[in-house]
Amino acid sequence: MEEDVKEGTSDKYSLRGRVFSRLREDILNGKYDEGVELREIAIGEELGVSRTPVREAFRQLELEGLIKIIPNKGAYVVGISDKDVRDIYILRSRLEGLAARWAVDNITEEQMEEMEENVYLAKFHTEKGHNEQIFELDNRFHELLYEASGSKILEHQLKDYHQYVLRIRKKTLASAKRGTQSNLEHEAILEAIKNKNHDDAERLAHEHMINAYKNMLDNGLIKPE
Amino acid sequence: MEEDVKEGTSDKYSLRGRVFSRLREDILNGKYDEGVELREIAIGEELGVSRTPVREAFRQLELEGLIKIIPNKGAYVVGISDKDVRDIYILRSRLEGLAARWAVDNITEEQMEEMEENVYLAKFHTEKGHNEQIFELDNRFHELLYEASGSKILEHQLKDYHQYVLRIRKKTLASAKRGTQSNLEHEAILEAIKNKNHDDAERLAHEHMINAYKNMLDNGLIKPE
DNA sequence: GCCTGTATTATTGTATACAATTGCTCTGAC
DNA sequence: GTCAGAGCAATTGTATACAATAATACAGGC
Repeated sequence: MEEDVKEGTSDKYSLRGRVFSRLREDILNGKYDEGVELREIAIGEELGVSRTPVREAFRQLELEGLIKIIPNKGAYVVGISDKDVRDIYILRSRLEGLAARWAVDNITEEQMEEMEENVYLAKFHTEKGHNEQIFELDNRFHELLYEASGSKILEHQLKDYHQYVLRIRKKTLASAKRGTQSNLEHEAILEAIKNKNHDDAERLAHEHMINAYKNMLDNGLIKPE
Repeated sequence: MEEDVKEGTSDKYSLRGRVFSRLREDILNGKYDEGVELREIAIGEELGVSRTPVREAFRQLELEGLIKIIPNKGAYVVGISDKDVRDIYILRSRLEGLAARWAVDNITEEQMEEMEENVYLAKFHTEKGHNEQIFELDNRFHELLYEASGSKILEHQLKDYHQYVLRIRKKTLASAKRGTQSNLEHEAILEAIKNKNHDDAERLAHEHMINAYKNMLDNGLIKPE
């Protein structure tokens, strides 16, 4: 998997950036269970760095909500509950709809071209069952949508949520059926944006999230409310 | 004004927490203009601490989007543009609507009582023209709404935005007319929640944000698109 | 005059040393 | 046996020392 998905907030060439990316990935991938205490020295030794960059990475992870730091005590991994996932998908359904609506007016030529290429390529990899590529293309499609919205605030927010549910999304797309369906939905969103149809774009992006959420429910990846 | 509005992410009794809160407040209050370079040593000397807590605070501020750190170069203040404010109000209009809808089912007895007291008290202070109290009560009303939504994710998000536009909100409420109107809108939202009317609650909270936004436009606090 | 390369300086990045706090264990009184 | 308190060990909080990087100024060649 790629290492540094959220560029701009962590330079991957500094020790701190590497610690941050690594811990983030490890937490999202479930290496550390909920409630586990992360010790600065232990993490530092594992990654071959001193406490300083580890501490700085901790502060960032806390603000992302991935760990909770209790002063003078320690840093503890915060899990993502099924309720959190549900909430995020509801929020995403509304905000991605807004992003698609705004993208109609703000998408650039380059973004449109990359989005078309993305959908085209995804069709190929879905047929071949290349899960890793499907995952990456899905990631990129959504990031493109966020960037195309023309709103730094909305983009930042949606990228956050997108990363947050990374673990569960990976499982979801592994199902071939959802992969195909998801790609068709991407294509429909792209068409609506191309046709300058604000309402369709918003509605389709909204439904796309709801469908992704329902798929998780159907496959038992999360429990219903 | 209160100092540490965002509890849970910064303990105000550590040096780092104090640096974080202080810089956050200074940036939001406009002490540092957009693009200003913040030097670790200078900030440290100003607050009487070493570089270590300053650096940690910087990392957090970057993640909040208040400063931008360029590796090996420096930390630069990121301003809040009129467009950012506009975007946030659009997002808030949608998310506060959602919060109000969810609050119908999740608000506790205590929260409901505090909300009623809040609206009642605000009426008094509005008549008297007590701007500081009006501001605090408005703050609290919205935080209560977020907490009552029963979603940590949504609550966290809305509190962030709420803080982010702190500076401009203070100016807005200072106008007596808006203060009165705002309080009437709070009362209407409260009634809808009490009557278990999901649609009304969402619609009214949505409109409340749109009205606040329009008021800022009318008073020339931000430029239109 | 202008370009280029080098030396200098200022600033950030990292490691380490020291201080403060917490939690635990052991002891002893009852 | 249980509880309270002292002392110890482990961990975090902060300061400082050192390393690496980037910007600047300046000298020399053309």
